[in-house]
Amino acid sequence: MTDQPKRRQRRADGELSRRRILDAATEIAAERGYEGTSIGAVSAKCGLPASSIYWHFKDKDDLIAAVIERSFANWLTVWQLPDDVMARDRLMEVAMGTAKAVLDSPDFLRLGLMLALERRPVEPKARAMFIQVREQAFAALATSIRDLGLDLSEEQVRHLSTYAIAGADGLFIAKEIGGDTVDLMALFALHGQALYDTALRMIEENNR
Amino acid sequence: MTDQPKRRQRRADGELSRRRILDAATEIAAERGYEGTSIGAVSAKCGLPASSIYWHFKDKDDLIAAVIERSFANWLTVWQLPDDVMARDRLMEVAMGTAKAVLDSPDFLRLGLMLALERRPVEPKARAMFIQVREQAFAALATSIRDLGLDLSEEQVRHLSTYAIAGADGLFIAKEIGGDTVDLMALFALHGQALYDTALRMIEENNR
Amino acid sequence: MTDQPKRRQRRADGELSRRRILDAATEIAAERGYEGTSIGAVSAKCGLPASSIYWHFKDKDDLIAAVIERSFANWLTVWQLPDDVMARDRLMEVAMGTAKAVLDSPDFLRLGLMLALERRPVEPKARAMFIQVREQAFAALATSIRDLGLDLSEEQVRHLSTYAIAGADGLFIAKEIGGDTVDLMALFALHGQALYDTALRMIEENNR
Amino acid sequence: MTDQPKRRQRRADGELSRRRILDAATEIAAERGYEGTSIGAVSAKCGLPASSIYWHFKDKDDLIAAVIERSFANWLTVWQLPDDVMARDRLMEVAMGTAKAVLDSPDFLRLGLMLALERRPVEPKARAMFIQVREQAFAALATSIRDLGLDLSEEQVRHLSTYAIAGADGLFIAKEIGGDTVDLMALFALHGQALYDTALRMIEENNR
DNA sequence: TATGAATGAGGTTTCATTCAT
DNA sequence: TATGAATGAAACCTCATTCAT
Repeated sequence: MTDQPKRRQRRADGELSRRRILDAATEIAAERGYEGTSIGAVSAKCGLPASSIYWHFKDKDDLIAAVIERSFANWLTVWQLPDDVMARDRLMEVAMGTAKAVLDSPDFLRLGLMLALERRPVEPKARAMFIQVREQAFAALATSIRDLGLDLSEEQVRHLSTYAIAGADGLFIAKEIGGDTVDLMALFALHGQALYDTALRMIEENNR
Repeated sequence: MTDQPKRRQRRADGELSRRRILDAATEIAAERGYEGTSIGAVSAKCGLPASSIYWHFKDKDDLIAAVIERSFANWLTVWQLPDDVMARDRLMEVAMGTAKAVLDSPDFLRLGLMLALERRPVEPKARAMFIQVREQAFAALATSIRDLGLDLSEEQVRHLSTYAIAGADGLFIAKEIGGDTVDLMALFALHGQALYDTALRMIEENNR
Repeated sequence: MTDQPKRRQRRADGELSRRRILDAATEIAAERGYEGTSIGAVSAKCGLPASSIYWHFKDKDDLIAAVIERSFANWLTVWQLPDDVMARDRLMEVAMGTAKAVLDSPDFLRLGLMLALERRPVEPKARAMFIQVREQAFAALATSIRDLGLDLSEEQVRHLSTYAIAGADGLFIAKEIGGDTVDLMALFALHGQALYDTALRMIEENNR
Repeated sequence: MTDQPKRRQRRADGELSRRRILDAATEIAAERGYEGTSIGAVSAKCGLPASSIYWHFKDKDDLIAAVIERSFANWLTVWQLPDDVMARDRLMEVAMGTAKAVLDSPDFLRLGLMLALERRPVEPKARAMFIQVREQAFAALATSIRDLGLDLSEEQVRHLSTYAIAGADGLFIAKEIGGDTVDLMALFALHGQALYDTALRMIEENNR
């Protein structure tokens, strides 16, 4: 709301409290999902009374949407798409960059995917928020693929992007389940190759 | 649906009640996840009082673990690995068979993945159950890949299996989020190709 | 009900089941009191289903009354009043016999006193049962005191008996709380002496 | 009843609510014991919703421990040990003072003894609290006895104190069971005498 | 002589949220 | 810029008991 103007530090710092709440909520939500995150637990973890949480956030849904939002922003600073290498290397770089981002700050993806999988009659704002930021990522990726200059149709770009993201999601999950037995870097490298092979195959098809 | 010799029946039929409870719980859990599945809601949906649910299941965890177990068994009847075609066709058949299974009875995967993503300090029995049946599926897939006769190392088999499953998970999620805008069959076909390309690449590497 | 006729042993022995239930109920009730003793817990401890408990006992109240009854009977076999020693020794023997009984099978007293202390609007049958058997013990003790031939008035006999029992109850509680730090035998000896002194004082007063 | 300076007041008065809850809980717990005291019943009696009780007390155990604590504090204001009379009179005064305290506010003792008699695998906080305050009373009594100047060994002081308290507990129970048929004052007088006789006997023994 | 299955009432506790200050 | 106190609804689960077999 107040895009951090310089005044701050006057009396019990509101900005700080907000951050403390978000930190606590992020941690708990990544552990237990949407329903599992109770205001009481957040209050206990951040040390502020429950009513103070309601001073900073309209309701639980609003809080968790904010968690997703901030979480994604953090994630983006890690996930950097390359912008000037050649086709094959580029897809590989995208893959490895994603691997790094997934390893570095997985909270965003974990919570987001949990939300995405639910099918509640009334969709929480938090889920909508995840879907929305995910679309941003999708668009960025599609652009990056289009820029490879490989002469793919729009549908092919869409397929490739979807498959790229699906692989990333799936490998993230594999890592979540398998823990240290899963070599995420190797698997993402494999995924990068597979994307390149797939792109080539698409072009071949186009030329046939 | 319910014939099953005639033994039992007459007087309150426990087997039937158990099934009714599981049906209701499956539906709700797939919609709202572990925490979102309240005994009250299950009771309302299946028509039996909450206390009766506790006659059949020790507690909520036990109930949801049973949901996973039965759900997986059903899913397995749809997911059939082929057993006598050639390498390339075979990987494609695995992929398409999985696509079909994912489209046909997605409850198992949806609930299972939600559980897998959570990181509760004490793991619910239901999550452990999912991890366990998933390992069964992994083993079956690895065997199937080994049987391709492609001369892959054990590590390569493991990588390929993991990647195969990751792709399936990811595409499932893509379908969950994208709905009708996602052509699951086409994407799984693409996944099948990618697996085949990857396998070839692995062999090439071995021979180099 | 069936004062153990010789037939028995026909099919799943009812007498045995009844005993198993009473054993379990005694143990639990001595641990947790009347309310704390749930049919479910008794069922779990004795291995018989809850409905079987209701075949043997009308309801929970009936079960616990039976526990008290049997418990008291057992206790009586340990608590033996002497019947042919001289005054001073006799009171001492009563005291020491009571000490032994209290140490040997304290379940009866523990559960009974718990019940006695409660003041429920509707008195459980079990409490009435305890009060009743306690009166039997009181009467026996009064008779024993009367037989000392000390020329005490009826009121004095009643006072002395009440005080004797009160001391026993109190020392039992002291032992319950203090455990091994309490030398019950020494304290009961002291109690025996005190009773004798008190009796002497009463006679003195009568003669003044 | 509630003046207590005027700080606080205005807006919902937490102190008052807490008191109302404790009053209700004390009454019910003294009637029905630990398990018999349901939060629902307390809520009904004090007029606050059950959830409000949980604002003031962590859980039921915490509530009942608080009941014991406050109950004992009240009891202490009635139970006053004398401090400047001669040996014989003094023991008598202690006894009669205790009789009065027992008659005046028996809730503390009733609930406490019920708790003391239970043997739950995990001891409720409330029971620990009773044991603890009881030790305070024991210490005060022992000091008082030591101050008689009777030259008793420490072990004798301990025995005498234990016996004094045991008698009080036992007579309290006799009164609970016997009601108006029991003349508590007379019996406590008798107990005072018995204590004095016992003390004399101990000294005699020391000198022999 | 039992017992599998069921059940309504009620148990303790947590929930998200509000509101006066 | 907070927060102590409250609250109705709902969470999970256990209760004593019944009944058909």
